[in-house]
Amino acid sequence: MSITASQKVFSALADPTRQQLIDWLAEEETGTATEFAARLPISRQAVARHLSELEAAGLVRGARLGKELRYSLDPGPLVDAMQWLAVRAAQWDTKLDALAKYLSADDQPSEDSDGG
Amino acid sequence: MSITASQKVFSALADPTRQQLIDWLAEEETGTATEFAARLPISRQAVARHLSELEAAGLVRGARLGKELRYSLDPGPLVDAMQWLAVRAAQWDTKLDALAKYLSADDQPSEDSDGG
DNA sequence: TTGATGCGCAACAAGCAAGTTGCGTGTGTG
DNA sequence: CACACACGCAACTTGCTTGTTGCGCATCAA
Repeated sequence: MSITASQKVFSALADPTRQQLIDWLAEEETGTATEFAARLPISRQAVARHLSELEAAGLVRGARLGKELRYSLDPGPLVDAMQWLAVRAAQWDTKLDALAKYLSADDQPSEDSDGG
Repeated sequence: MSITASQKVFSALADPTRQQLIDWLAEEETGTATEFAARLPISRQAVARHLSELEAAGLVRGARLGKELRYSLDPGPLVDAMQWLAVRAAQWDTKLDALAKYLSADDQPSEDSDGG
């Protein structure tokens, strides 16, 4: 089928652990598999695999610093995914105007806004 | 873990068949499982299950018309997902400005922009 | 060199997701 | 009623995903 490359991004974003990693990387700039594993209920290897998958989706990049492999976020694919969503939602253009304003605003809320 | 409700949306968007369904629904307003199955290489039941999952994620809604169950797109969760992405990407604010302009523009391209 | 730390690879088990087929039910038509 | 069409439920198979553990290699410090 292979409709878009954004499928890989959505797939990477579909996992709660990977969402948490993205969150942490968005807040703290960098991190390693060992560091994140210390705050998660899963093993270092599991975290490392998640980070590899995020890297395969282009969402993060790993850089060697000595014996460490520090990951940092790459916002590019996030924006690509937003555009994918924007194209589909544009045909209804319901709250799109609100989001456009949100993105144009200078002070954005630091927490996401879905009510649960 | 349960970080956000957007996880359900991303999970729904992670499947190529469901992406295709979203595409068709974005272009053609409504459709049924039987109609979509005719253009897909999978069975009607498989399509029906995909539509159910999209409905569970809030992305589509089904309405009974006689013996048909016609689905239509609900852009709300799409916008929610975009905001989830926006919050994370905002800390880099790389191409965010470009996207904000894109969303503010009156004539949007009718096709998505990932190179494939 | 020795020891400690961090990463990588591989094998394995368990759960979920996507697809299939079969059959039953409801709805519209003649 | 008889027939056709669309949907719904259930059982089953298959493959990927997530997690585990064990072991080996690379790097930094003493």
